[in-house]
Amino acid sequence: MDNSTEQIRIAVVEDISILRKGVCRLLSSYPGFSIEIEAANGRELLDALRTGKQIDICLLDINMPEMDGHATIQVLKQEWPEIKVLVLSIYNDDYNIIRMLRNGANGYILKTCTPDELHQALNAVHQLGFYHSELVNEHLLHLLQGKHTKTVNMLSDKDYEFLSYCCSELTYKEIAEIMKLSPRTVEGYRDTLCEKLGVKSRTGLVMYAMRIGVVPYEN
Amino acid sequence: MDNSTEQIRIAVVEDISILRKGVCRLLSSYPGFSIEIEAANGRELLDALRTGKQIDICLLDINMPEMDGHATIQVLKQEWPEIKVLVLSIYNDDYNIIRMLRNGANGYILKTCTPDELHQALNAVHQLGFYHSELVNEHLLHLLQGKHTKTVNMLSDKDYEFLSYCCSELTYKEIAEIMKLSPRTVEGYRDTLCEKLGVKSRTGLVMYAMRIGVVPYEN
DNA sequence: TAAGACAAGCGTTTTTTTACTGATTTTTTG
DNA sequence: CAAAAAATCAGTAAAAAAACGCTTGTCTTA
Repeated sequence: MDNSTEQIRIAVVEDISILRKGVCRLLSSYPGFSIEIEAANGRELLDALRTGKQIDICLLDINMPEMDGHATIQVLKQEWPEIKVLVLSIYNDDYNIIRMLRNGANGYILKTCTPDELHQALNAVHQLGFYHSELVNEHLLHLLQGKHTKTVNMLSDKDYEFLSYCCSELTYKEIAEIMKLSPRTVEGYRDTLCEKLGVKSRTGLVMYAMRIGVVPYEN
Repeated sequence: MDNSTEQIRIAVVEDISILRKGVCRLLSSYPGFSIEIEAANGRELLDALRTGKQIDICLLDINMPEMDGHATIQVLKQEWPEIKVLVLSIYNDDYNIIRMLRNGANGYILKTCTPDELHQALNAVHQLGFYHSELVNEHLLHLLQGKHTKTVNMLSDKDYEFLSYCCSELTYKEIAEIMKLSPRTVEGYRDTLCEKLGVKSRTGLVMYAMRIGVVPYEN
């Protein structure tokens, strides 16, 4: 085994090019890492992998145009299960973190972390196969508690579908038509969602949804 | 004059440390730039300037904890009017762009720009005193058109105050009490705001407000 | 198997929001 | 100063949202 095979081969998937370039430069400055793929979204990553490029770890953003992180990790874990995924996102909520872990993410860190933490996380993912920060533990605790206390239950697919419709100027009646349900039923969704999320009104639902990125907040 | 004084001295003010470090490394790789100050918010920048650090250009983010970009540029242009300010933000809307230009920003670019664009913008700001991209022109056009057509008017301070209260679970009656106005009056604000912003409901107002950063979307 | 927990679906009633029309006062501007 | 524009407040009616409760079917589990 020569030196080049000992390098940790990285793909950086991030739409904000200035941040992507910055991360690449940062990682290049640490010995032992080589940037093999730079992609602005999931599609570009998959294209590169299909041309035969090989990587050990994929550093993956969530909010991206065209193909976001959630869609990307599913294809990635299906077709290239040996590739480790470290999620790097600004989202700090149960939904995104647990959904990513369920889809096989090997670690999850926030963009507010320091360069050193990113470095450590990448090393941990490569050597141990995972990186579990305090952050992740906290949200996993919510999930486990939720099973018994029902206060912080995981939201269902229908919950998210409904939540995304809430982020529009549709009335509940119109949402019901789209979802092929009675207006009363979607209002029931609203009630249980409000209880789960600890909010009291549609305004609260919209703010929650935008914070976790159910709808993009970039124009 | 020796070489060191010909260097363009930069302050990078950005809360996401990984992006801040990335930008610093990026700029360091271009000849002629030297990073004099690295700050996570406006307060840290002002502290550094007060210790006597000197800079030519401040690269300024808007959304930051403690002291944001809008508050920072006002102090900056008051106490150090010779320092040029180039805003680097993800916000792409009339409100943030025009407010920054009114407060004396010498340029405004988006975080989605390429490293080359950032480089060009910094050079333009240093040599010409300003950087006017297509982006800025477009929003300035809105402002000028607004004077005659009233469709895209600048929002008033009260509009923004009201908009921030909309991003809560207060009813209009409760908002009226806080603002010491009649409920009818705040409902009038809502009506004119909805018309100005091209939305039809409080949900639309909330989404607009969150997109332009009237309320922070980080947790 | 019966009891309990729970979720989906739906109905009624009350409160809030929105739409429409218009009056009065204050501010701006030519 | 006079006209125009903007800000404030009001009444009414209709639509939407929110609060409360009820049935039904599924699932566990004692």
